[in-house]
Amino acid sequence: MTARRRPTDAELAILRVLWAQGPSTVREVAEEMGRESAYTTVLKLLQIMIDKGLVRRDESSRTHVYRAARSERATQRQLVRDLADRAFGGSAARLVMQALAAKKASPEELAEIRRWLAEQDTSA
Amino acid sequence: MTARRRPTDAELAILRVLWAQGPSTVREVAEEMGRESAYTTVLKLLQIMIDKGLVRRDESSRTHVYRAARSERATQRQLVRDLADRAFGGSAARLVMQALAAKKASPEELAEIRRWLAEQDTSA
DNA sequence: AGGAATCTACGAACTACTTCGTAGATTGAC
DNA sequence: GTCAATCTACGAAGTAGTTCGTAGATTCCT
Repeated sequence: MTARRRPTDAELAILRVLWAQGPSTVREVAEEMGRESAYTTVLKLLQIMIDKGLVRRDESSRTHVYRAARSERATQRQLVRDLADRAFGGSAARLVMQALAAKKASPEELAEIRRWLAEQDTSA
Repeated sequence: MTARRRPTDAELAILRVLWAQGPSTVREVAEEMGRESAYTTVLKLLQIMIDKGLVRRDESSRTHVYRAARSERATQRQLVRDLADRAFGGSAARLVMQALAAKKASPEELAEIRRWLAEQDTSA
């Protein structure tokens, strides 16, 4: 029954806050998101995200505390996979090359990618 | 006025056909997409995509011929950039590493990525 | 010509997403 | 106890996306 859909834009914006700050109340999330969304908008979204299984909450005190149900990494991976399927014929490698072309990566980042590739070599 | 939004799922599915087959009629697109969407659904989507500027069409014959307004590469780049912004703090490099982790790339693809990285070195 | 096939246009319904206001309960200050 | 502040729940509205049927025009076949 838990058909996995990707988080919507608004949901992802909230998840970003939860990943960055850790478990947070509605108010903490709303404050961090600036004055772009009303308090009750954030609340409503979090309630919907509970239904979808995107977040869990601690209800032991009146002010509920929310946390992301899945890690940032796992979610990123899911989003990448989804984009690869939708726009790159399922090829992560082709996605990679577009990603490298799309935004300049810093030398440090490039170095990190090379390290990663080198590891793949040895483990293969 | 042309605020650039990313193509929706249904729109992307149609663009994939247009990129693969080149300029096509509604019927050709619909056939290629299998029996998952009715003919008029594809037609309606293409009409909407005209309004959004995602496709152009040749109306010189009764049966219109549609083609993608932007190249596959340009669209992929936009999608990657968008995902990097929404889920990777704008870092394409971090997206790259998740992409590599998300799906196994073939040795050929890995080699191609290494070549690409090597080029970056010399041009830097 | 007449009927079948095919085409475009468009309305309408349905689902999903996003936003925010209001209502009612609980807590805290005095 | 009373009032203000704060919290959750939920309804409702507005927008966007998706689907498909119907209508009317054109073309094709005999």
